[in-house]
Amino acid sequence: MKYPEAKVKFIETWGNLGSQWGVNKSIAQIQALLLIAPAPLSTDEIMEELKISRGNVNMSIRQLLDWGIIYKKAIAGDRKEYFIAEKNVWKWSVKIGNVRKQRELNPVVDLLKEIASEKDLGKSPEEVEFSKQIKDLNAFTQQISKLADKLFISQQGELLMKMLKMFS
Amino acid sequence: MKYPEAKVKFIETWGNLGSQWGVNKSIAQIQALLLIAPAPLSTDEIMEELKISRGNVNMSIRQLLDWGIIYKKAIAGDRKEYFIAEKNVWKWSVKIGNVRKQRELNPVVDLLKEIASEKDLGKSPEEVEFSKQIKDLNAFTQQISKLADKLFISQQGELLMKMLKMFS
DNA sequence: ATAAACTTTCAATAAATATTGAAAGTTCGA
DNA sequence: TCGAACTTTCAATATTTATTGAAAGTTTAT
Repeated sequence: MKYPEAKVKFIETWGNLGSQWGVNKSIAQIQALLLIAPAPLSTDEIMEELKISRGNVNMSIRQLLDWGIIYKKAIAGDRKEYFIAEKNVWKWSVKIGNVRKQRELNPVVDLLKEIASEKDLGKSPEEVEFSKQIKDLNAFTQQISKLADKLFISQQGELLMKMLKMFS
Repeated sequence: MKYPEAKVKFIETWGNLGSQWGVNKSIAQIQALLLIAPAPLSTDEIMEELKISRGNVNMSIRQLLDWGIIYKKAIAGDRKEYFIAEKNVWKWSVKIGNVRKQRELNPVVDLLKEIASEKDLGKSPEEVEFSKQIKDLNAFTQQISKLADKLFISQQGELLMKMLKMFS
């Protein structure tokens, strides 16, 4: 597979992966494009390369900036804004992980915690089973949540490395 | 929070979580409903409870059966099909994890592997950077993939437990 | 063999989500 | 202060994804 084909396939595949995991395709593709770019890219260059509109690029870029996985990069003598990707895989993964955990997992964790601590639940079969399942889920999500936080704190994936060695 | 409210909130929240992670809301809600049900439910009961159509329930149920996270359960003297959820949190998590890893992550892992092993890449800045990033990503995804497989093989989350203890 | 009970299918429709593009807003050099 | 260069906004539109519901298919008891 030659470079132009490989590049297109990579960007496409990355976009698809995003879609399947709830990340807008344009956003995922822009990250992919910036990841493999050897130099900062402007909005116009991104529009041109991915064949998407200015509005789309602008909004997607803002999202990626919010997540902290791309940066603005000024180029001397040019009024345009340029962008570069965070290239350290571990760093941007952790950032995405953190954002998604906070926005999407935490509400579930919070609800489970609240229900699990509820004393008001009665003794009907429905309520007994409900209570039991919520408690299980609560225990489970707490564990996952704790482990995720620890993983996210460790830098460069050292914790992941340790785990892999430990359990190989 | 009383049972009826807690139940509705749980099902809603679970549906939302699904949506955000690429799982159809109806599918997620049916799993939630079956998880907390003390007895098997029929298609009609699910339709009634979640206010969704027969077609939707049928297709969603099939998906959940495919994933292996719910089961059919015959009830003596009744021609209807009834369904129960796999109630062991770890078991169904692993099953979902496996299915999604295979269907969604593996294609990416495969593409990265293929590109990373490509000898055809030239020496232009574009191709050098591309090559470098793909290699990084490839190494990273391989590690994640291996760890996931190990996690998925261990039963009842014993590996997760060990990890938590080890790094707390 | 029939018909009632039940399940599956899938074209049509609805709902959710993403994208566009042009107008409004901003910045900055002359 | 003007206007060109650039960025942002957002209503309109397009696309994707989910849902419906009625017809077709299947199973089972008699």
